[in-house]
Amino acid sequence: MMVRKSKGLGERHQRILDFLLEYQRENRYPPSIREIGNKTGITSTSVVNYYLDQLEKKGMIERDRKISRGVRLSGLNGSPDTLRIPILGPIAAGLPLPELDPNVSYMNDSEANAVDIARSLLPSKEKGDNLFALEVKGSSMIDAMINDGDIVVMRPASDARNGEMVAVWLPRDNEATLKYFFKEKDRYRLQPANPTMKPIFVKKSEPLEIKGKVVMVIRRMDKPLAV
Amino acid sequence: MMVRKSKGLGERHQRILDFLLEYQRENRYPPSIREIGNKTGITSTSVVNYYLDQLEKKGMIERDRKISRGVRLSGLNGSPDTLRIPILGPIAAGLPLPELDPNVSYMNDSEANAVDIARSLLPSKEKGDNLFALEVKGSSMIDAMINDGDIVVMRPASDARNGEMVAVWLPRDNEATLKYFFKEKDRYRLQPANPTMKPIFVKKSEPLEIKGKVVMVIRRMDKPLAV
DNA sequence: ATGATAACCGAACGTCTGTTCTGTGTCAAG
DNA sequence: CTTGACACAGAACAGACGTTCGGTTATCAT
Repeated sequence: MMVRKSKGLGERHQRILDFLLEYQRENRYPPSIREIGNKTGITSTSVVNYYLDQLEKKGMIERDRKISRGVRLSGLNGSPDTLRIPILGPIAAGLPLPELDPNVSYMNDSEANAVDIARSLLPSKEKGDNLFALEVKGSSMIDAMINDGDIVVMRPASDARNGEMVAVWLPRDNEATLKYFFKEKDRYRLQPANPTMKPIFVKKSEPLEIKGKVVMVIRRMDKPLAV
Repeated sequence: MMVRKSKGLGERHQRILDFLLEYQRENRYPPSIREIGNKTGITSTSVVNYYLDQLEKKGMIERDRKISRGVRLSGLNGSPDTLRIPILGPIAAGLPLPELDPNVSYMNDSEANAVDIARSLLPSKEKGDNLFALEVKGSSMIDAMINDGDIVVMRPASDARNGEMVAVWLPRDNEATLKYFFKEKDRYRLQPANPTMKPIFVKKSEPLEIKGKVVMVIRRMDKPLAV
């Protein structure tokens, strides 16, 4: 069913691992020892236990003793942790950025529009709480190499360090934009991601509202380009 | 712990749902009825059962009767299906594209470099099997609005329909590139995603190898820009 | 008052489930 | 041949677990 180089794992070890994955996928809870035995052709529960102990020693699975169905594939073999990140609204040059209420957790709000992101997909240092997403409307962000329809995952922030990409609202131009942020002597430099394009400068005396730091950009190639 | 608009759900319904999610995340298997009771302040197993029945009727959870820990959050509330997509190698203008062997399933190959993608994140029509990913090296793909470090998820293909973004190998220029593909009368037009840039034309008599269709592009804003 | 209904509790029952123990056959080392 | 490690089977046990049932309380329309 599936090619795998056996690393000191016997036929029955493999069968058990495969079954664990398959069963968990189908039922969303782990199988009992007897169920493992039935499906892998092992007639005795003690032998299943015997193999599970070995797999645990090899670090392939984790077990919670005394707990029914307390078996799980360990680490990378298990299904990875996912995050539901709400899409709070559109982002476009002319539109003000959606307000976010930091007191409310939007997680589990299945009514809202949202994207699921595997935690492993986030930048390594990102904890993952409080993230939100915006959907880019129009092509005003092409200088950030971000296109119409892209989804921008962000972390709320009102300040930024040099070199971070931020979503800013420029009251001066009445415009929202995504730029790399640099603090210079008496001005801010907002640098487009596209190196062929010129930065915007904002005096420190002028207003500039940082709304969040960009964590990820996701582009789905849904429909073909119509040109 | 978490603000939510109760939709005909009482305090205890909520507590149970929250606990289900939390417990499943921590243990990767569902709690028993008694565990639910303990953590939600319900002293009788029958009352937990009572609430679980209601939640099932409302479609919030699914139950497998008679099976220990046979409770799971249903649909969107559960942890979404994820796909492990192998990163087969780099993609850069000068480099040939990595060869892919369609006979081997790379899934579950935890040794290989890979990204986890929630199935819901894929374009809707995408089945999700056979996908692979490439990591963009260098800035030669900026005309496709794809930057150094971006991850391109692709489906193997040797042909494409008009308007689809493809990875092509141009033997003429000894170059790999990502472009929107258009078949015209006697030539192929390879259109950059950036509308300000000009297309490449390839005569139909000239060789052109389509390696795959681009399904997604993922950009992690890992480290700040150093300029 | 009355009855219906929903929310809740405690106990008991039977089965599911992990564990443990005894025993068997195999195979290679001594 | 003996020994010991290993893979395996079956049975039995204790506790975990889902289910069911009798009973209590509070609310509310009749």
